[in-house]
Amino acid sequence: MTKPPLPTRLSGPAESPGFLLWKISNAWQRRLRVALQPYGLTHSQFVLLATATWFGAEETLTQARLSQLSGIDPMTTSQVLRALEAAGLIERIDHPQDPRAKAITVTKAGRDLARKAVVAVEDADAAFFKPLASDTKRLVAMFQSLVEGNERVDE
Amino acid sequence: MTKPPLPTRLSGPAESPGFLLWKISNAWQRRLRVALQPYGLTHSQFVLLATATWFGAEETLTQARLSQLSGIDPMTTSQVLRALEAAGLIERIDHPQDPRAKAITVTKAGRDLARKAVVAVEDADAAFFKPLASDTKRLVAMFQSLVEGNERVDE
DNA sequence: ACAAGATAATATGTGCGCTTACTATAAGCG
DNA sequence: CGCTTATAGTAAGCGCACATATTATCTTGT
Repeated sequence: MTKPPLPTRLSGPAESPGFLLWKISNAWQRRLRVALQPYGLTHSQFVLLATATWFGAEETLTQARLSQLSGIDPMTTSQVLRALEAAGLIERIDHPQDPRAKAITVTKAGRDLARKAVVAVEDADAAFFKPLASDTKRLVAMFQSLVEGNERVDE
Repeated sequence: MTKPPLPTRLSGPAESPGFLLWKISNAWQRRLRVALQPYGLTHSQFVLLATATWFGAEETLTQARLSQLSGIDPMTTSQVLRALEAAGLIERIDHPQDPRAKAITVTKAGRDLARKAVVAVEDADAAFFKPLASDTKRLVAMFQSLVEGNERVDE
């Protein structure tokens, strides 16, 4: 190593937390995709359906609110919710107070599917993080401080 | 809470490691995008350019090998490398031994750009993981065990 | 009451991860 | 030698994250 080809601080990508984060996130997405496949849901569809099911019990949801709750981009939220509507899992009716907005309600089929899918997702999640065993709590704490330390300006 | 709308084990998504992983990965991608913008590179372009620069000093690289080294999907690798070629950062010449393959070499412009970009990426990385301070080492160790515990069958 | 700014939803377009399918060629084996 | 299998690269297409821009409507300040 007389003259390294790149002025990097690390001896390779395997030690870069960002590179590892990217790989792990991809692996997790792959696993989730497989876990959700039997239910005909994509990850985003599941997140929005589950969020709508969970919070729909408490408040009248709009797409903007769902986007905020789920962390999914408003454009993607719009698109995915239309897919969920086409699948008969939710309904998008004109909002009674605000004609700009759509009121989102989960159908019975949507609720039933969400109940089944959430079990599969939590199983997949548990399997994915199993290598960490009891350290998972520590990881969650680290993740939470990363989320806080890297908030977007808005929201 | 007489009857929760979903049979979930957690009190909300904020405690799910998978959900947090997804959010953090998105936030990291956003930051990398901004960091690389001045260099006209996307994340995948940077990874492939840096990998090619790094390992190109040691061996004759093919697209398949680069895909393997970088962890980027072969299809995406093909596509991104053509973009890098169009930008004059790499060259894709027919492989001397194997006519199916392309031999990838980094141009001087590519090497120079990689050297500058890698600094920006490492700065962005450091800033992103700064909230963890010295715990970053611990996180890297956790990430490594997750990568090992969730390998794909192939590779 | 009215103008100015914020907000809800959507159109359009880019890039990427991934899948499936295809061509061409290499490598192994009887 | 010829057959099978594996491999390198590509085409086409889906879904999502994101950026930018548009339309319609709400909200706020004066």
